Amino acid sequence: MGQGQRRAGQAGLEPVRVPSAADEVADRLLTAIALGEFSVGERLPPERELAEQLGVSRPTVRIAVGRLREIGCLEVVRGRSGGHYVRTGWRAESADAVRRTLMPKWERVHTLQDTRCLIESLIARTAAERCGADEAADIRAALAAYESASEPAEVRSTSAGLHEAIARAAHNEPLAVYSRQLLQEITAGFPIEPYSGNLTERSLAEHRALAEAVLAGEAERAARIAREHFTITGENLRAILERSTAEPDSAS
Amino acid sequence: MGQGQRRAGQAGLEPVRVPSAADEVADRLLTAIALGEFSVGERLPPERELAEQLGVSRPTVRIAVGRLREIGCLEVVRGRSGGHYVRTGWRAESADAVRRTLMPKWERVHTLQDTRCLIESLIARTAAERCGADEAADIRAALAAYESASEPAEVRSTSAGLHEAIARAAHNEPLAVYSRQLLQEITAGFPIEPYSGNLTERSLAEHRALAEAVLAGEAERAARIAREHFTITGENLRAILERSTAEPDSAS
DNA sequence: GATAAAAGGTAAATAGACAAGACCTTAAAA
DNA sequence: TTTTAAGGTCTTGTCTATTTACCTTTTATC
Repeated sequence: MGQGQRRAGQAGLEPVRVPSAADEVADRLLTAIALGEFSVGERLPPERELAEQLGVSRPTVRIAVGRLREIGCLEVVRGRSGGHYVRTGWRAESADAVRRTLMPKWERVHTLQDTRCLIESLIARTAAERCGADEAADIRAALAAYESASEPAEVRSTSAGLHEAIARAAHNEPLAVYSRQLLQEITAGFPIEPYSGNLTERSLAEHRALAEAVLAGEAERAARIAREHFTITGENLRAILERSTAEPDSAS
Repeated sequence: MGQGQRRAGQAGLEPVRVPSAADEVADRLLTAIALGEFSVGERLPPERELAEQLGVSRPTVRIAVGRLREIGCLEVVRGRSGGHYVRTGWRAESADAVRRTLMPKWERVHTLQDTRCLIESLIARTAAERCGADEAADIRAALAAYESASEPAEVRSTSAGLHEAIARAAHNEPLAVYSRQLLQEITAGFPIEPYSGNLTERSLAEHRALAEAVLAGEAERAARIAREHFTITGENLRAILERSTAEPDSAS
């Protein structure tokens, strides 16, 4: 290939894609679940509340939750004190859905993992350079919460909390938003545990090292640690997905 | 502030915003103009062609170009060999539109400038680390094109081309996409020349230094140069916008 | 046990956005 | 003068989302 290379028509004008309201709502919910704002077994707000909070109508919310239910990450209970619950173990039952959902995106997931490494590294570096007293307190608190977490769901939630605290310390909201988007698109909101087995303690050490580097203002070190950490996280996630798509029935 | 701080309702669920097809088309066109794919004085493809290329209907295209015309960045000519032309000097005449369009986004433009510095720095660093032979050839060609450019529009276009070549060398498409989005949202597609007056030669030197650092594989240096370069570009853009919004009538 | 309340489930009517297509107007090229 | 290529306007149909109402299920609670 030589130079320039403007493909896609005469002037980079590819077809537009307009997301529907239901798409947007489904993405939001998946992101919230991925970030641990709704833990496993927890109940989502009632449809009517969700509709009001999200500024959409209830049928739209229903389309979105219906989609999540098809994927298998929500369970519905009727009657008083019913609602939509985040399912606990769902991988085995919905391997088909996973394959249908993720297979077309396989290449993209790879690329996005790389992007996430780069972005999180940048966030860590910038946070180390800009972290103030308030943010430092936030990071320490988030680290303490993470280290005292025991259940898998809690680990996931507090881990996300720590990364968000670091992102806040970078003092740049769009970067934090982009980071969240990447997490959501990579995991597609599936409540897969990136930290399983013997990786747990390694993750713990890395989280602490990352937080300390940021707090100490050591930008280079923070960037390097973040890069390694998210590389490993990404490879682990890929392995899990590979397993779940390769052997749908023999899995756990 | 203490810790955690999840605002916006009980669980980070803010109202969704669904962009319309016309919004999307207007953004695309603004981006294309901002990137110099349509130079000043050039004619856009006919509405019917745009509609086909973008996969939308003609009325939708008309809403989009109508908006750009209101802003003042397009001029319409009727009859045979008519069409929509990118306007050359428009700032003075449309200061009102600029103010209406940009004032609400003032804070956000600030933030996005910062984001752009960080992202472009990351792109330069990564490009320096990953640049292969093909990409190096692309960068050299783009640099040569930039250095031989004379007209302002050509400078702008080739500058964008150089930055895109560097982004390609980073081997991460989402980052390049994000970079383009930032450029588009910051400038809102206005054909403002970021490189005006005595900044031109400085920009030229910086572009060359950046390209050389990337080609030499010096990641740190490339990152530093990119950061400074985009900081200056951003400040210059801000100054121009401030002028154009502060003194709508006395401006040139 | 009866009842009220709180949740999901369903459905019809309305509004708005978009697409498709026909047709008119303008002005330059032939 | 005629043709032609462009923008300008209008109508109609379709799809999506909102609104609103009502039904069904279950569980607290009296």
